[in-house]
Amino acid sequence: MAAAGSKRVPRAERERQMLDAAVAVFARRGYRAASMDEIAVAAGVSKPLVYLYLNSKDDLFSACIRREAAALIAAVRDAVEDGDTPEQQLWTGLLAFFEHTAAHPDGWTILHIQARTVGEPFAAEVAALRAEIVGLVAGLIAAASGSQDVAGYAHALVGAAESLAGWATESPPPGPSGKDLAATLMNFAWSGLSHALPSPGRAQDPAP
Amino acid sequence: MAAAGSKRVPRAERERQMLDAAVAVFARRGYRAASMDEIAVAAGVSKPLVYLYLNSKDDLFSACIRREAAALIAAVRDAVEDGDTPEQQLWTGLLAFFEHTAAHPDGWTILHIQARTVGEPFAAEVAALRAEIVGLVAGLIAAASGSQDVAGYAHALVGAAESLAGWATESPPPGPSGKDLAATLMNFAWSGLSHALPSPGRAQDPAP
Amino acid sequence: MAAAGSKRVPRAERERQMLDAAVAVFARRGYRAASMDEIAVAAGVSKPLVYLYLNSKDDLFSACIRREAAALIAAVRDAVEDGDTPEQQLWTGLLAFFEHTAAHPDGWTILHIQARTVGEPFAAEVAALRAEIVGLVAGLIAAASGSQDVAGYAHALVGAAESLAGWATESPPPGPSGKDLAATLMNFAWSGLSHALPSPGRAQDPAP
Amino acid sequence: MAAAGSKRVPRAERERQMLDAAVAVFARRGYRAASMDEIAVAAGVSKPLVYLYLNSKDDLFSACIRREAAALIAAVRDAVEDGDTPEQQLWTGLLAFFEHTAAHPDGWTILHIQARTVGEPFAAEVAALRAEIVGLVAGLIAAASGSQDVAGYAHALVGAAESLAGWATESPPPGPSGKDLAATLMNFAWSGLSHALPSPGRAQDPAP
DNA sequence: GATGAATGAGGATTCATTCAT
DNA sequence: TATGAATGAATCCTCATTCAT
Repeated sequence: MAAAGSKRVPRAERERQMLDAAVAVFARRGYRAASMDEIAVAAGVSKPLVYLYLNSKDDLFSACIRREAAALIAAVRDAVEDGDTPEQQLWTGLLAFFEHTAAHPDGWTILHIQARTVGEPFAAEVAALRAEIVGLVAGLIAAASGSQDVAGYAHALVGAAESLAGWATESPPPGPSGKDLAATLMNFAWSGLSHALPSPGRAQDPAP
Repeated sequence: MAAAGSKRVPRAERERQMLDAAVAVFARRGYRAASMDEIAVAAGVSKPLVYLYLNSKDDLFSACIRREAAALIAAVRDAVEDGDTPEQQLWTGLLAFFEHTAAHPDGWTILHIQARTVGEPFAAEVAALRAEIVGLVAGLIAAASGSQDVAGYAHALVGAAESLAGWATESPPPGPSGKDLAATLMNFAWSGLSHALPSPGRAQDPAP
Repeated sequence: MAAAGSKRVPRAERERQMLDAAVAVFARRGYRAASMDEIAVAAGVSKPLVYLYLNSKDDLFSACIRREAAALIAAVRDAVEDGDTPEQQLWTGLLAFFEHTAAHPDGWTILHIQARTVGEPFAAEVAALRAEIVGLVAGLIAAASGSQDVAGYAHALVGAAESLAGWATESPPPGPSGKDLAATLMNFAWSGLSHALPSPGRAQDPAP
Repeated sequence: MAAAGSKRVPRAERERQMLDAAVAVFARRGYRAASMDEIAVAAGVSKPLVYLYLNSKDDLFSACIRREAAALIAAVRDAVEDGDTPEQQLWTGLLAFFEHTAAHPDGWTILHIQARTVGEPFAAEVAALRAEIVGLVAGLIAAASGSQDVAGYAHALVGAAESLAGWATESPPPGPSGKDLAATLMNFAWSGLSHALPSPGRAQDPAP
C-alpha cells in the first residue's frame, strides 16, 4: 500500500510493488471503482509505467488474481502431507487456508469477493479454481466416509470455510486463530452440532 | 428484463418495473458497471423518469437491496412457526431460504455478491442483515444444544447455506431442489460427516 | 467553423453543425491530429453530445467522407445531361467538378488528401470512389475515340483534374475560374499541347 | 523494415537504417499514427538511439522527406541531358520519374501523400518542391510551344504524372512499366486523345 | 556507441445527472 | 406523467521525450 518511491528499480521488483498496490486497491474498491491513477500512486510510480509493465487494467487484475490464487494454493498444498489420512489432510489444509487468508486478507478479498463481480474472464477463472477445491474436498470426504454422493457436503464444507475466513478477517484484531477456526469446522463437519456441542473434548487436533 | 413500454402507467407499477430491471442489470453487471442508460432501456422508460422516481443510482441500488432483502427475510419468517423446536425452525427456515433464492437468483446475487463490492453504505447494510441472520441461527443452535459458544458454528452454517444456494443457482436446470439442499445441510450440521454418511436414513425431514 | 451556440437545437440540425465543424477541422489538421475537443468547440457543443450523435471519431470521419463524397458526386451527376455527346458530358462534368471543389475546398481536401492517410476503411472507401470516377471517364473517352485501351488516359485525365483543382484552391482569391480550368483541361486532353498552344483562342466552351 | 540488430554499427550506417525504417513506417501509417516505438523496433535499435541521432520525430520526418525528395530529384536530373530538345527532356524526365517512384513506393507515398497532411513545415517544404517541378515543366512546355500562358498545362501534366505513378504503384505486380506510362503521358500531352488513340481522325475539336 | 527505466501531457470515450418542454 | 437535448467530470490509455548507466 505504501509507496517505495526509490528511483531506478529493476523491473521485477517494480512489478511486485505494482501488484502489491493493485491488490490492495482492488480489494478496497473493487475492479471497476479502482482507478489506475490510484494504483499508480499507491505503487509510487507514474501511470505509464504501470501500463508499460502490466499492459492494461484487465491484465493487471488478471495478474493479481493469478498471483493470489497461486499463493493460496501453494500455501495449502505445501501444508498437506500426501501420506496422511483424509481427515488429517483436511485438517492441515484448513489450517493452512485459514492462516493464509488471515495473513493476506486483501488477496482473499480479491479472490472471494471482487473477482466474482467482473465479467466472464475473471469470474470464470476464479470459479474454476473454486470448483477444483470443491472437487478436492469431495475426494477427501469420499475417502473418509466411503460414500459417493458427497458433492453437497463438499460445497457445504467449502462455504463454511469461506464464511469462517471472512468472519476472522472482519473480527477485531485478536480474533479467532487459524487453529480455532479449523477446529470449529472439523468439529462441525465431522461430528455435527448434536454431538460436538453437548459433549466437548473431542476433535481439537486430529493429529494427536 | 423486457420492457413493458405502455404509456401512462401508475407510479407504483412503474417503480416496480424499474426495480425489476435494475435488479436484473445490477445482478448481471455489478453496481459500477451497470449504467443508468441500460437500466432505463431495460425498464422501458426514459432516463429522466428513473431519476424522477428513484432519485439517483445510489438510491436505486439501495432500493433494490432493501426490496430483495425484505423479500428474502419475509419468505423465511413466514415459513418459520414460532412454536416449533429449534431444529424444526432451522429446517423450515433453510427450506424457505433455498426455495426463495432459487426462485429469485438475481435478488440473491445482488445481496450476496454485488452489494459487497461497493463501498461502505451498501456493504454495511448487507453485512448488518447477514449478522442478524447469523445471530438468529446462533440462537437456534444454542437453544438446541445448550452450549453458549456457538458463534463459529453459526458462521459455518450460514456460509454452508450460502454456498449451497450458489451451487444450486449455477447447476444446470434440474439441479438440487430446496429440499435436497436443506436435507444435506441439516444432515451435515446435525450429525456430521462421520455419522451421516456411513449410515444414511436419518434426518431427511426432522418433522416426521 | 463558427459555432452556432443556440441551445436546444433539434438533432438533425445539430448533426449538420457538427459535420460542418468536423469537415473544417479534419481538413485543416488531418484525421489523427484533429481532436474531438477542437471539433466540439468548433461546433459549439460539448464533447459528449458529439459522441451521442456521431458515436466515435471513426464514425464521425466516416460520416464526413460520405457526406462530402455524396455532395461531389451529386454536383457532377446533376450537371451532366444523359443525351449529350461524350465530349459534352466530359465538359459539363469537369465544369461541375471544378466549381464544386472550389466552393467546398474543405470537403475536397478531406476526400483528396486526408482520407488517404488513414488506415484501410477510409482509404479504401475513397479509393473505390475514385476508381468509379476513373471508370466513368474511361467510358467517355472510349465512346469518344472508339479505342478500348484507355485506362492510362483516364488516370491521366483524372489526375490532371485533381491537380488543377488543387491549383485553383491554393491560388490567391481571383484564381482561375471553373471555366478556365475545364477549358484548359479539355484542350489539353483533346488536342494535346502541340496543337493547342500555338493557336490560342479556340475551345473555350464547346457549347456555343 | 527488418531489423539488422548487429551491435556497434558506424553512425552513418545506423542513420541509414533508421531512415529506411522511418520511411517505411511513415508511409504505412502516416506521420501522426507512426510511433517512435514502432520505428525504433523496425530499425532494430532502442528509442534513445533514434533520438540521439535524429533528434525528434519532426526532425526524423523532415530527414525522410529531404532524403526522398533529393533522391527523386537526383534520379530525374541525372536522366535529363541538357542539350536535348524540350520534348526529349520531358520524355527522359518522365521516364526517370516513373521508374524511380516504382522502385521507391514508400518514398513516393511520403512525398505525395503523407507530407501533405501534416501542418505547415512539411506541407510547405513539399509544396515548394512540387512548385519547382511545375515551374520546370512549364519552362519545357513554353520552350516547346512558344506560348507563355502554360501554368495550367504544367499543373495538368504534373497531376497526370502523379496519378499515373499512383496507378502503377497500386496495380498488381506486372503493372504498366515506366516506359508505358511515359509513352501514355507523352502521347496524351503532345497529341491529345484525338491523335493518340488508335483510331484517329475524330474529335480534334471539342466544339463540334 | 547503446539502452533499460521512467514520466508529463494529452486524447478518446463514458457516465451520472439535469433542463426545458 | 414523461422525454429529447445537453454537459461536467472522470477514466483508460498512448506517446514523444529524457535520464542514468
